Amino acid sequence: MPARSSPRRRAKRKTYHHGALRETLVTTALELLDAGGRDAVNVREAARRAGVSPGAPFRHFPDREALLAALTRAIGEEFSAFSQQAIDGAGASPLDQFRAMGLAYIRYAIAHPRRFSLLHAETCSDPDALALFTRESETVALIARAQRAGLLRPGPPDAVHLAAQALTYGLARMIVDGHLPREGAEALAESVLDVFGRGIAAGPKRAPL
Amino acid sequence: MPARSSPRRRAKRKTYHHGALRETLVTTALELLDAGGRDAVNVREAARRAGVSPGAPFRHFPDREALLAALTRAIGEEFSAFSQQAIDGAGASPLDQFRAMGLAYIRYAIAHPRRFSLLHAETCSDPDALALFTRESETVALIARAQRAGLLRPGPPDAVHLAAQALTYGLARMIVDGHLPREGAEALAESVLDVFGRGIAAGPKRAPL
DNA sequence: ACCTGAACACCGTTCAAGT
DNA sequence: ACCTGAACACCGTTCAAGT
Repeated sequence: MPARSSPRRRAKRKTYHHGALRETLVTTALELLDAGGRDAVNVREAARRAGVSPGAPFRHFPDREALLAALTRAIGEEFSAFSQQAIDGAGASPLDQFRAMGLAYIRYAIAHPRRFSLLHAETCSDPDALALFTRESETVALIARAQRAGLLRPGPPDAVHLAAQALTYGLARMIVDGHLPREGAEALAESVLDVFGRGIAAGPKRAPL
Repeated sequence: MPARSSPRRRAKRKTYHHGALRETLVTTALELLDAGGRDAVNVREAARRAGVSPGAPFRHFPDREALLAALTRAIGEEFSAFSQQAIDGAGASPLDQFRAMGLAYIRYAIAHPRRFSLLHAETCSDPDALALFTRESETVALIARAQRAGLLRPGPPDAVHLAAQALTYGLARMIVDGHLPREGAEALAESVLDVFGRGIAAGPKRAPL
């Protein structure tokens, strides 16, 4: 980004062309989302912050829904990169990778609750964003590998996947929705993931809960 | 409700007093919610359907948020009665009751996805509605009884409760948010609950997943 | 090709005035 | 005590006109 003279925002432009309005609107929408949730993502305000007239955004998005969809997609990509990083840093054991993915899910929800919310609320209308988010094929592959390695009990990988994802999703949602005390939520989540892990893990003896 | 002459809605009233406006507004808000989700719950439209002027609702609710909170509370009570019924009909075994509660959760989410959504999104701002919804004390008691009866492995009941609730909540949410195919969702949910149940159940041998 | 700015319909909310 | 109806500020969206 090139350096500019002091007042970054609302500086009167000399041209009628913004240059990267679409991008800027998505960035601004993200600010509004983080500050006030989905309801606060407001086309007029986004235009104002971009230093542009109220009608301008509609040249790039047919309506507010479309702006929200673009925002959702950006967030989906961000999350995807974040969780990929967690998996890469988790070592070779599929069980560890599995756990790392669940934790990444929950950490993201704690760090960016409104993004997490939007991602899921809006996801029906943007299947691509959903695919980025659930990472279904990766997870099922992880489970199958863990089973072959004798780390998990045998059984249909997609059922295990669904159970694991529901558990993780539920935990994350509970944190986002305020059902869980905010502090210590991550530690709590870890222990719940472990309860589940011990439940599906193979092994000669059952540890107590 | 007393019988009335034919045109139920928008009939011109002869008095300036509605009589039960508050109640009517909540009922109407529920219709709007079911038809179009949270965004469609609209004070002016509710007033219109109640046959009342745009300002009238504000004599009963300080603002739109308050109307939504009242709606949330009504839904919380409805759900509470629904799940109580499921538990009562489940027989004496705590494990069966436990399972019945989870299923009730999911059935409600399938039958009334927008109510379910609102209940959880709005729940932070109305702790009483939340208490009606999570039924925490009942569930923890159920788990403790199941452990005493030798049906569940020993362990802290509140951790098991949290895991179970997260799983159930996650499943319900996935259905509501459209992550799961709508048809067959209930059967799918049942099998996931069973996977979890076998994971935490006590028993001499482990069944395969 | 991209943006302006006035316009329209609609919403949340307020408030003096009615009954 | 409860409701009316006009008013205000604000939003999504459109569109002829500007550059």
